Amino acid sequence: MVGIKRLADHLNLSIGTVSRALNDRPDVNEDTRKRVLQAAGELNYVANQSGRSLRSGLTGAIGFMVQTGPQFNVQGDNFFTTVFDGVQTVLNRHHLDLIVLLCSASEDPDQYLRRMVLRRFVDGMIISHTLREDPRIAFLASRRLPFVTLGRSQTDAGQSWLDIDFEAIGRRAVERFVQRGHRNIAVALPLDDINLGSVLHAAVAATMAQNGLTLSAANTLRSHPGEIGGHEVAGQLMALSPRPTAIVLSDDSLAVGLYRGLMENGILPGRDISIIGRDSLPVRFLSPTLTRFGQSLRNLGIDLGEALLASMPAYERLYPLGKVRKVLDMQFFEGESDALTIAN
Amino acid sequence: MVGIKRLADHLNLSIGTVSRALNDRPDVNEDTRKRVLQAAGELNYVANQSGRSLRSGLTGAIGFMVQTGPQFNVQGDNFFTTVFDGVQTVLNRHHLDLIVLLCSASEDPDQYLRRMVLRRFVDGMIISHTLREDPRIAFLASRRLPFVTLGRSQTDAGQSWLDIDFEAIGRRAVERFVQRGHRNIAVALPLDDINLGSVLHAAVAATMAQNGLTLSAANTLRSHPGEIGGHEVAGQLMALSPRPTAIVLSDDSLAVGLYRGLMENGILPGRDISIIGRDSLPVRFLSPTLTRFGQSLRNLGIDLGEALLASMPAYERLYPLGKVRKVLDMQFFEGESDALTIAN
DNA sequence: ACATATGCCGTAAACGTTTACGACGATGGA
DNA sequence: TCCATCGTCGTAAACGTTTACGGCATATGT
Repeated sequence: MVGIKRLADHLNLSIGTVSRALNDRPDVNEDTRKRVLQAAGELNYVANQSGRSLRSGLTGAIGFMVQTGPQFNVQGDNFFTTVFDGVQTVLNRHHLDLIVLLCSASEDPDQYLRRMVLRRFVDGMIISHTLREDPRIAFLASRRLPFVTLGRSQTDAGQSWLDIDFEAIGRRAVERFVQRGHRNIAVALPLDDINLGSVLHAAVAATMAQNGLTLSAANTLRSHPGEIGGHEVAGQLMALSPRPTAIVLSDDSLAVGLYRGLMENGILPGRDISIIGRDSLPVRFLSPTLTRFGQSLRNLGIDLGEALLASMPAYERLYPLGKVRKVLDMQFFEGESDALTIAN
Repeated sequence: MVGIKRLADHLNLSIGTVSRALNDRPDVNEDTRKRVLQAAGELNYVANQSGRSLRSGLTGAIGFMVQTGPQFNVQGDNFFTTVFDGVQTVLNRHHLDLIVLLCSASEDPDQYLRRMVLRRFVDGMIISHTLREDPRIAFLASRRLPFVTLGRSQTDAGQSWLDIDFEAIGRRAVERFVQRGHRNIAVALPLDDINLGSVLHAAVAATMAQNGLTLSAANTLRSHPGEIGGHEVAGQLMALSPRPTAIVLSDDSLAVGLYRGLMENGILPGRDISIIGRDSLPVRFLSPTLTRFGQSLRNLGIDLGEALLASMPAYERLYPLGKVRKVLDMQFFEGESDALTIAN
């Protein structure tokens, strides 16, 4: 194993000089720096992270916490992998690496985060699946670990957040439904207390109210995520009487199961019911095509990365963004699933 | 920040004793051990990982390398998240944590792996997307880092591997097709040199040969993964004349796009063409339902975790499995997509 | 010529653990 | 009583870095 000592011996230099050369410190001759870098390359020297972390207190890694397990394979991989990719392009500019921290469904997310943070695995964190009241936020703030949340929260510790514009989704979807004559509108929400659920719910209810309609409790559907959840939603819709003529989905991953469930009952999306979803990429080719709102997930990742760097002392000069609190611009993709028009 | 020193002062003990107490070493009084554990709990002491790693050479983390980026959001998240969950349940038994290492599409996987390993982030690795000739295998072996691959490879360094039984999938799918009268059979494979592609290809070709058929180059389709890839496959199928009457897919994520592409051309799966896929969970509710092979992804994760532990010196006694080389049992799920029967 | 500044480098301490080793008192056997 | 053993604990070195500090030339200013 080649450490800095071996490298220094090989160069007839002290380890101090070698370290300075490798870390782009000022007081080292430009020629020796070149020599050092070349030798490091030849000998395949890579600084031991433990030694470096111990001394500097930094690990060079940023954690992105997500939850695994059956009830969480939410948005499909594609959602997260694309976001990750965006985060990484930002972090790589500064020799930081993104590592994904998986909290299994059987473990308490708060405990898990605690462990990871106290262990000093990462210099900063991005957390997702943000709850309306989320203890993780207070904890991270108390530890003064730089962090950003994907999804806002009512727990406010002055953190930066990025969020999908569920307010706009709810409002615009309902406006579109109303314009086409719908009066019996439903919304499909997640089961747990994730913040996006309440935002979407509030937006749908408010926009309906502005149009003289009320969102009933019966039309506020809750389900697991994913295909199975979509199938549940179909069942709930069929049980309603009168059946809603339009529904907005908190997530596209519901669509496949919803389609199937409806079709099993002879209900064709776009003909017998209008559906508007939210893009998470995997259902672009459904038939009939899904009308949906979407956003650039890669840009979301980039924004997350930059917001995080902005909150890290070492980088805040480079990213003078201050506190980032931003909802992403939504794009609208018109498909066939909301073609149904209600005559008055 | 409370370190072992503060903890020791608080207990009027030396740091040596405290460390031994925390690590279940023999020579420490049982009463003092209790005192130490309790105080550690009260003061929220968690050992600094850098210090511990520096001394012991171990990090307590296992890496699972996956590739991100548009061309890799392969099997849908659900594939990996479920596997991860299985791995984690095994690792957690021994206070090991799984961290996911994301190689972005813009970075060379070999370089990335190199960096992560030399940095000493992890005590062991699981790598996926195994190529037919994979330099990562030789590298990991040369560094003597315990590792397991998901997917076998022709590069053999004596490593353990787990794999999905693509041989069985190819064979059984073709046998089923042949039994139903199909003679013009196609296969959809990934673009790159991933090992599963060649295994599936070989199995399909061999089984066809056994039945007096030949798999032509034209019927060996290659596409990107995911929905978009499925749409590509549909286009390729439509361009063939005579059009194949049956196709086996290397991955289910192709199905949605394939369905759409075929339907756009008036071809209905199950009526005009037979399709057999491979389960990666996200398309259970497609319509018509997809006939497919599947396996327990969670068990796959558990097997991976145990195989890895078996190759780590510290755990090989507990998991005396030796070299694991195992293909998983496949289950068959009959759907509607392969209902087409060809009269002779 | 002298003092001061500058460029470059080596020295050594420090980061928080783990662990080999030795010290100490108590216990037991002779 | 003396020696050996055992149980328990403290001491200190080591892991591989980074960095404050000081040292030594050489360059610069008077």
